[in-house]
This record gives sequence, structure tokens and C-alpha cells, in this order.
Amino acid sequence: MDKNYSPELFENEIYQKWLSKGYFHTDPDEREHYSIVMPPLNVTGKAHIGHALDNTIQDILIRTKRMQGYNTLWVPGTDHAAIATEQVLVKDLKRNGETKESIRREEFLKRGWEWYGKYTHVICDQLKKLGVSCDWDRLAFTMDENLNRAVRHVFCQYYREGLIYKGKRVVNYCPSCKTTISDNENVHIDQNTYLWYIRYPFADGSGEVTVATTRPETLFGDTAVAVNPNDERFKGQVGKDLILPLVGKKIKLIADDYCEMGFGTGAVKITPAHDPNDYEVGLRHNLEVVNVIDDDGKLTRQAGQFAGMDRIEARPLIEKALIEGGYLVKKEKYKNQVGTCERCGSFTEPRISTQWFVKMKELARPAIEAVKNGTLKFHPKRYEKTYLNWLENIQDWCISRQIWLGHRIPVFTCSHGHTFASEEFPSKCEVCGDTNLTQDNDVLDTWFSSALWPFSTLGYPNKTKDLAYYYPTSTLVTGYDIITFWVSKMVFSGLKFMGDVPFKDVVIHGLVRDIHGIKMSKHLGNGVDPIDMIDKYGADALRLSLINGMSMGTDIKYGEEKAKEAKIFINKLYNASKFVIQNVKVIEVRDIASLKLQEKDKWILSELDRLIKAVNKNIDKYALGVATSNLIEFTVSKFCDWYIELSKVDLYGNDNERKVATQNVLLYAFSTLLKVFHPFIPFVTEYIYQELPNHQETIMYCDFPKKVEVKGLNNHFEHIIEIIRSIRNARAEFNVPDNRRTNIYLMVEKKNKMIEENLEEIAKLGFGTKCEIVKSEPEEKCTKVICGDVKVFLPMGQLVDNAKEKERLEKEIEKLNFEVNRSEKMLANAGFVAKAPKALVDGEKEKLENNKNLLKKMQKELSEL
RNA sequence: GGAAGUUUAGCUCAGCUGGGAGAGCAUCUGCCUUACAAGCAGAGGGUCAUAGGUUCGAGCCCUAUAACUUCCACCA
Repeated sequence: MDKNYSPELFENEIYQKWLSKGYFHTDPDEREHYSIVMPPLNVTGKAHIGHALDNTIQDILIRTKRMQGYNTLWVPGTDHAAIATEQVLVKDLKRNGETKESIRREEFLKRGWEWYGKYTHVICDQLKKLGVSCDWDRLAFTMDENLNRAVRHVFCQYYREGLIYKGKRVVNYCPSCKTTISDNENVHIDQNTYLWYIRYPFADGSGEVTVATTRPETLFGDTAVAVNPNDERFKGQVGKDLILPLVGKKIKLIADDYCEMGFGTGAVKITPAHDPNDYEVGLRHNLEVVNVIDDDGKLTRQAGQFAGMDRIEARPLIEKALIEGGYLVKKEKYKNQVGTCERCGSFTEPRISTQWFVKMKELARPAIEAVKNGTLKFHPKRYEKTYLNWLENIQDWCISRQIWLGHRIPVFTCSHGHTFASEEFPSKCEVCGDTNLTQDNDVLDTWFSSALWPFSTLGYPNKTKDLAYYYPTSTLVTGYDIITFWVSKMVFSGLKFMGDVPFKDVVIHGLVRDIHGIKMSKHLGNGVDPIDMIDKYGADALRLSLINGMSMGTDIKYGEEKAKEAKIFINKLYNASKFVIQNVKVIEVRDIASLKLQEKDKWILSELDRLIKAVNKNIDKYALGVATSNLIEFTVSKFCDWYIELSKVDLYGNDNERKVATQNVLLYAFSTLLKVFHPFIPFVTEYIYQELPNHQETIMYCDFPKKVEVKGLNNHFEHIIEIIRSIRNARAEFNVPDNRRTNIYLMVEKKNKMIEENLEEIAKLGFGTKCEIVKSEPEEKCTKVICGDVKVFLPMGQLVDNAKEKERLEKEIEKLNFEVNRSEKMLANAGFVAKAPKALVDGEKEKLENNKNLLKKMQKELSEL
């Protein structure tokens, strides 16, 4: 082993070994299964710190369950991320003076596949560095042939059942990406803009109506002005014609509840083509729909002289024209929110278009039910609300996208106008046999294929063994940001097509932010690159730093410091392993239950037992951050600080029987610790494990510890620890440097086996040359420490100072008095004695008794000084 | 406009069926003790956001308030 912990020397090698041995691969058998499907990775992306978190959590769960004996499957996969990839490709083409239209659809798709082929391994390789134990043999891609089949199969079934329809709706359109985007992808941002007050004169010259708008450029599409039906100011004028400024055409003044009295001017212009509300108003009043913004975000010829200009850029010019025409009443500053495209950031346009939709009401119902009746559980539970709230207010799902990359909608039309959906590419029309067929040009929303992920990756629509065995999967791990995007869609899809939920538990983690709590972004340059962290501190350190102290569902503030800290801890574990290994090199391995254990052995084993149980419990609760805290606390504060030091007495001593027992306890405790730790920090635990005597082929398949199989471990070894602590404290108070050793004398009230057996240990850990039990106070000048029924004498010669000694005792007495007082007050409280649990009351009584005794002794000491 | 989360040591956070406030980092003191100076031993540091309430007992439960964060929503 290397002197220092250097993960770069072994992590990669170990991963390659795991891979080559096929440890991650599994097939159905007679055992109980535990399965997870990995949220598909964006195939053209780089792994970011959020991926590291998400996959570390999954890996911990998978590795634990694998060690617990489950048939454990973790399916990895990638997503075709159509819009993002298409954008990149289009940009590429542009550089060569081409467009996708110029190279045609077929060639464009070919280039898409080349791109995917080129980049798939990048993100997968990055995940491998993290140590993920997923079954790479099953790596899935949302555009794989089988997944395509699943998509078409599902589409056709929806279609046949009338759950998919084509319809006119106001949808969000991104003029830059040139496609429709879903509500989820349309992010609202605050905007400082203006409200323009524009005068619309009555056609008969009888005055005017002033409307307020944030979008003067849509004026060319106005087909009415609406006022509230109860608005007295407009009584008698509703129904009259107004002149549309700049255009000159006549539009009607209508009355509709949508227009709120008291807001703005109380009158609102209605542009059905470019505002969802206005569209609804338009339907109610049978208004004409006039498109003034085209696919590129430019004004159409309806805008007259402004035609061909970008809608945003045209705004000041239109304002100028309104001023010149005398139509602008005023313009005031205004804050509102506008939709922007999640991907490119440009302003989106609501617009009327023909799109494909999935009817959601009926599909949502069982998905709601599954959570309400507990078939599907969220961890933490509060995220049920996000999920339910979304499903309960669900709108129909717009699934068509106007791009080329992705799953093309399998709907065909023949030259006679017959339209039908088909799973396979049809040779003729289903109705009339016509062979002249055209396929719908749109592709499906990427979430349409992601929605099928838990079963499409297992072979659906074929009835495979995998599907029968591993579905429903056990746990889904993802961030709260895609509960509505993705989780909900998988649930209703699974229920619909598999007749069962896609997973039983949904584990929701938070977002990883920078150390100040700000979202990481390229723009701000505050991102932490996980690969960078792995290179500097090792994958185990990265994993541990992400998990330790994490509370599921809550955002994490992350900085490089955390990886550094984690590495320091792992270094500690590594050093402990060096100690263990060098002391068990030559060992007579015995069954732990058959050993003659000393008190310190029993103590560490009972602490280990507590640790194991706590970790098991916390993993079951998905409280992984608490589990690692348990593990670290045991490793440092129990095993290293105490047991290793205590064990040296016997390891370096002359009693062979004691030495063998100690070696065995050391080996047992440490190897058990490694196993419990393995899911969290897989590399270093495997590396160390392979150095231990009697090891198996891999730690990955060792039994995950459930408890320590030794009876009668309870003792009061804590008392020895207390004595050692008081010695150290006393020395520190006298400023005795650690390198100056003294004798230690103990006076006990009655024979105490525990102390007799641990004299050497007390001496070693208490900086003593020796430690002995004395019958009477030693002659030497000593400082005295009282620790329960034990009096400790530390001969300190000149250092002992009566005044200081007195001061120390008085401080102790004061503390004790406070305690006694507190206990007495509690016990004097009738309510407490009557209502608190008996054990608590009895405990308090005992404490009071002990403290009173101690107090008496101390006061005696004080008076004797 | 709805909803959720957060508020505990200088910093990052634990503390989950209510029973004497914790860790790591940082700070101070002493130590190169044969696993570890990326270390060891010791110390200081907190009206658990504020105000009420329930209870024998509240960091934890209830009700308000404040600050910060996030999600959802069509207010011109």
C-alpha cells in the first residue's frame, strides 16, 4: 500500500476490474429484485455536479441492495435531447452556409445519428469515473429501435382510443428554436417594461376608448376591444365600431367578464392570435384571428409598413407612429412577467397553431390515486403536493414539436385525405389502399419517450423476461425540478400501459448550488466540475462530500472545500487501515463469537453494532446524509480515537492470547466498517478490503452487515473513557505538555475489576508512565481528580499549587451544585413526576443521588486543602 | 395571486414519533506519541429568526410575524 491515500492510483483500475468481472450485470432469477432506471442523461451534455449527486444516490442504494442479496438491476441510459441537439446541428450547418432544409430531412437525421454516436461515450465515461455500478450491457438510448417501437406502439394505442387528437390551441412558440415548447419549458421572468395607453376612436366620431397594453406591436392583430359588462362608463356603447389605429379598420367594442374593472383603463384590446386569454374571448365572441407574428418572430404583412421587422425591434417604431398619429395617450413604467425559452432565453410567443395533444384528465386520475392510496410514495413526502397539484390541474399535453430530430409522429395521410396512425411504416392507406402516403412532419416532445423509460428500457412492447421480473422498478431518484416534467408522466404511462406504477418509491433530492446558494451556471462561472473534483480529490471524496450531511429534498450549497474535507476524512480511514493491516499481517483468524473478549473489545463491538443498525435504518429511510455522519463519527471518534489506541496495549504486549483476540476484534470491526461504508465510498473500501487477510473476491458481494453477532456486549467501559478524559483535562489545566509523562495513582472505594483490567490502557491514553491502584494517598505532591467512585492522583511536583487546586475544585462544585439544583427542581415538580415516563424520572433520581455523593466528596476535599 | 422550503456556533450543516443544544471547517493552547502533522490532546464560541400558545417539559407541535429561496399561475 502506498504511504499516502492517492485515489488516482487505484480508482480507475478497480472500476475496470469490476467491469471485466461483470459484477454490474444481472439477469432475472428466483431472488427478490431491486431495480432502478437511471434518469436518462442528455447525450450531448457533460456531466455536471447534479448528475454526480443523482447518480451517487442511486449507486448507494444499488450497492446496498446488492450486498443485501437482492437481484439488483440499474439500467443506465441517455436521452436524445432533440431541441438542444438540433440547435447545435443547425448552428454547425450555418457555419458552412447550409440550412437543414438545404440538406433535407434524411441527411439531417443522418448527421444527428453521427453526432449521437460521437458523444454518447463522453457522458458515460464521466459517470464511470464516479464509480456507478449500473449494468452497462443494458445502456439504453431514447432513439434505440426498441424504444422507437415502444413510442409508436404507445402513440397508436392512444390514437385508437381517441386520447390523442389534433387541435388548435394557443401554445408557446420559440421563434429562435422555431418550435413549440411546453408550458414547463416556458420560463417566466420579470421584466421592466412600459404600459402604453392607446386611444381607439369610435368610428362614428363619438369619442374614444383608451386601452393599456404591454405589447403595442400586436395591435395589428386586434379584432376587438373588450370592457367589463358592468362598467357603467361604457353602457350603451358596447357593440359600436372602433377604428384600429395605424390600420384604420373597424373593430367592435365588446363586453366580456375577462376584462376587469379598475385595472388599467378598464378596456383591453383583444388579439386572439397572440394571447391565450384573448383567444378564449375570441371564441366566445366569434372574433376573427389575425396573425401578425410569423415563425421567425417577424411581423407579417398585416403590420403594413412594419412587415418583416422583428416584433421586439419594431416596438419603438410603432410607438413613434402612434405618437405621430396622435394615438398615444401616455406611456408609464411597468413591471410584468414574460415567457422565455428555457433553452435559448428568447422571448416566446403565444400563438395559435395546430398541434397534437394527449387528453390528460382520464390519464391523470389513476396517477393521482396511486399516490393518494400509498402505492407510490414520495421521499420526502412533501413533494407529493407538487405532484398532486400539477396532476389535479392538468391541461392537455401538447406533444408535437416542429423540429426534425426525434420520434416522428406516426400518422399518415393518403392522397385521398384518409388519415391513420401506424406502428410500422405502412405501404398503403388503411382505408383506400392508396400507396401515395405522406407522414406528419412533426416529431414528439422528448418527454413522450422519457415517459415510457421504466418499461421501454426493459423491452416493452415485447413481453420480455426482464419486464416481467424487474417491473415495477423499486425506486426512482431525481431532482424536484422534474417532478411535473417527468415523474408524473412516467406514472400515468406506466399505469396505462403496464397496469402498474413504474416505481414504488420516488426519492427527490435538491439542487446543488454554489457555496453562496446561487444556482450554478456557465454564465456566472460559479459551477463546480465534478470531473475536476474527482481528479483533485478522488471519486470517493466527491461522493462523500455530496452526500454527507445532505438532507433529501433540500438544496445543497457546495464548494470545493467540501471535497477537500471529505478527502481528509478518507485519508484518515486509509491510515487506520494501514494500522490494522500491519497488525493483522500474521493472524490466527478466529470466529468473533468464540473469542475471550476484554471490556474494551465489548465496548467497540457494541458501538459497532449500534452503528450498523443506525446505518441500516437510515438507508431504509433514504437519510443517506445521516448515515454517512454515523459512519464518520464511528470511524473517527470511536474506532480511531479510542479503540486503535487501546488496542496497542495488547498488540505490543506479551500476552499472546490477548494479542490474538485483539487482532481478531480489530480485523472484524474494521472489515465490517468497510462493508457498511462501501456503498458510499466504493473505491477506497474495495482497495483496502483487498489488502485484508481472508478477504473475498470483491467487497461488492459481501453480505451487508445487519448486526454484530456477539452476545453480552453491554458494559460500562465508558467509565474508563471518563477517567482518561478527566486525567487529560486536569493536565491541560496545569498546562502540562503532552510529552511530559507522570505516574497515575487511583484510589477506588471498592474492588473494581473494570479498572484493574485497564490500568495499562489508562496509563497509555492518559500520558502516564504507569498507572496503579493505591490504598492510601501517595506521598508525592499530587493533584486530585474525582471521577465517580474513583479518586485520581497525578503527581505534578512543583506544578501543584493549592490556590489553583482550590479554584478548580470550586469550579467543579459550582457545576455540580447547578446540576443538583436542576434535578431537585425537576423532581419537586409534581407534574413531571406524575406524567413523565417512569424511566426518565428514575434516571433523574439516580443522577441526583450520584451528584449529591460526588458533591459531598468534593466538599470534603476542599475543606482538607 | 396560490403553494412549498429555509432561518440552530464566525462558515457549511446535522438534530424526524417533545425529555439536559451537536459535527466538520475556522479560532486559541500544548504536542513530530512507531496508522495518520491532510495528524493528536485540550479549550473558547449558540435567548435554536421574532412574538404568542399547547405541555410537567418545546430547537422539535400549533398560531401569527419577518427575512431569504423556490415552484406553480393567462391579469391587459
